[in-house]
Amino acid sequence: MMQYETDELKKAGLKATLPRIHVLQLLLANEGEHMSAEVVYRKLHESGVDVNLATIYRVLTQFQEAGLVERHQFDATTSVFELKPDDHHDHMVCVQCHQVIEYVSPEIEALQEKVAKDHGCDIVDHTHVIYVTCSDCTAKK
Amino acid sequence: MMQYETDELKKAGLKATLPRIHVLQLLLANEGEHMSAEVVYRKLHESGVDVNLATIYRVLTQFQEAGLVERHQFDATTSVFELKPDDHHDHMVCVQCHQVIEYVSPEIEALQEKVAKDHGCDIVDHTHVIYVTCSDCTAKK
DNA sequence: AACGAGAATGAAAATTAGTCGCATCAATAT
DNA sequence: ATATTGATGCGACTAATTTTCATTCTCGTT
Repeated sequence: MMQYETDELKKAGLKATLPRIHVLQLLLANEGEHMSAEVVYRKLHESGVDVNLATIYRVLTQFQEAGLVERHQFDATTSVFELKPDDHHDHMVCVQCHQVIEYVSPEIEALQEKVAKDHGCDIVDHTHVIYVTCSDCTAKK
Repeated sequence: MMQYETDELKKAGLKATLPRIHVLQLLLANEGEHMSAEVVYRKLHESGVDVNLATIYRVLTQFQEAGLVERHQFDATTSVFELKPDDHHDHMVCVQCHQVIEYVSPEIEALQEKVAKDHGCDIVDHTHVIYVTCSDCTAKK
């Protein structure tokens, strides 16, 4: 019952160790969420799995390097991780409730490409975060 | 000869203290650059001005709150600051030489607005950083 | 021009997020 | 089954930034 995780890890070129399996399981169980290392640590402990925090940091970084997860920085202090989605998307973050809304905009992507090309640059990566007041929070006011 | 800085500070609602004048002077002298608190600290010391690093952090934060400067985070570890430009722009950062290239794209801004509106969100702020290999670095290869 | 209240600074300690060294341990190839 | 190699746990450590608190300024008022 951890065969899927084991296979995924091996496919990604990583040894199927218990900590890695647990972290991957947690990420799968919370697909679509954006979790910090601390949160992963807490959630695992809540479900009785004792993995060292340093290991969580290492594992998440390895997952990122292996292309299993993406790392984002919505605020200055903390990185959050999400399982790598099939389709690329960017994020809106509500400054009030911290809800994360994913959006896709091929038009923006294309314009980005154009901007880079116009400057003779090759895009390696990008971060595009729109900080908003979401509809829920606007309603509450 | 620090009248301009003094006036700017007062206009921004800040007392014209020596540390603030010095930091503002440095930013003005290096307009267009993106400097970390450490770099501001080093540059001031190089020119014989001894301001405490904690003060630099405080001053830069106040400047940001007062709308005098913008704070950016191009990498996970450090914030950089630039004098608030009259025209909004976003940034490309070369992953090799760390050069920062500013760009303006009203089209992207407009699409952003549309994305937010489509989700019922009001934009508060945004960060859009394109990580690239710049033309210089491509040439060097 | 001196005064005093309140704000700003310097110095050092604290905090926060993340990393590292190293002894031990476990996953896989043989 | 075992050796090899890489992974984990633990605690110490780092880097960036913030805070605390005693001292020193700035600026409106006398």
